[in-house]
Amino acid sequence: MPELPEVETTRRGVAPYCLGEAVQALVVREPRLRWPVPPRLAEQIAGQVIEAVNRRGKYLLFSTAAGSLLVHLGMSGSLRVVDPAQAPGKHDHIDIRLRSGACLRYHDPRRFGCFLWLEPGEQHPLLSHLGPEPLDGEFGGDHLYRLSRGRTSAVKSFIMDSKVVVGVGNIYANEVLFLSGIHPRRAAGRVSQARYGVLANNIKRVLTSAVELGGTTLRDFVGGDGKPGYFAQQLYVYGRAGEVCKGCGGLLREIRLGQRTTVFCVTCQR
DNA sequence: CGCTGACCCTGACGGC
DNA sequence: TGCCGTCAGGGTCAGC
Repeated sequence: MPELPEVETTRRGVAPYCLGEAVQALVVREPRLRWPVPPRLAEQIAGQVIEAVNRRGKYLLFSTAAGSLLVHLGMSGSLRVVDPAQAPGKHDHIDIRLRSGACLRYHDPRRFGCFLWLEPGEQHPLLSHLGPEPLDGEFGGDHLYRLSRGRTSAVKSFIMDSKVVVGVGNIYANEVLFLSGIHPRRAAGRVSQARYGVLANNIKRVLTSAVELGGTTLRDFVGGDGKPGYFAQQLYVYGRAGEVCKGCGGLLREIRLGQRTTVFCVTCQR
């Protein structure tokens, strides 16, 4: 269920259990993820001390002296701390067992996630073409404006492209375009510099508050049901097609854009 | 290079 | 109750 806030919340939730801890064993019950779990992954990581848990876009990186574990939660993945004595349930594909006795359990019904291994210093192709982090200083309206010149695809697809900026998933793409008053189907190359400034600020604002919300709601990271934090927050358009626009009182419309459900207000977004 | 659509997989839900 | 189509918050990849 991860958009960037979930992934960041996962990182913050599991890091205290991992940092400085040695991996006792990696137990792979189901290797058929987005890409097969490398056959040697378990032996590569066994015995290694996790020195850092970082996030790049929606990827998590567990760094050790021997290399890094690269994890993506896909569409339906989650990673949480469990008691290793607890029997794995359906779709509990992988356990990262730590010497401390803690266990990180990876659950992913749709198996769109991945567990991969990076040698020290190796730049993985999955990471090498990623755009800036939306919450970093280098990301802003100017970046979006520059990259978008001449582009004819919809601005919504543009901001969801991880080569442009990472971490803007479907829910937040809908939300930030509404907040910015931009029609999702407008050609990316035909959005002004000023409006990209507004859009970039909204991306930062919404993702920041969602990370804080996620951190609050997922405080019971150990064991809890992990209800996504942003469900608690007010959504302006996502999941509200046919309902009343909070800006003008008109009805929100739904279209499909790049196979993704898109909700917007024809009056407030141009 | 940029854009579009197919595809990866399981589960939930609505209509009949 | 069951069957069928559609949809779901991720991303890659081939083909034009």
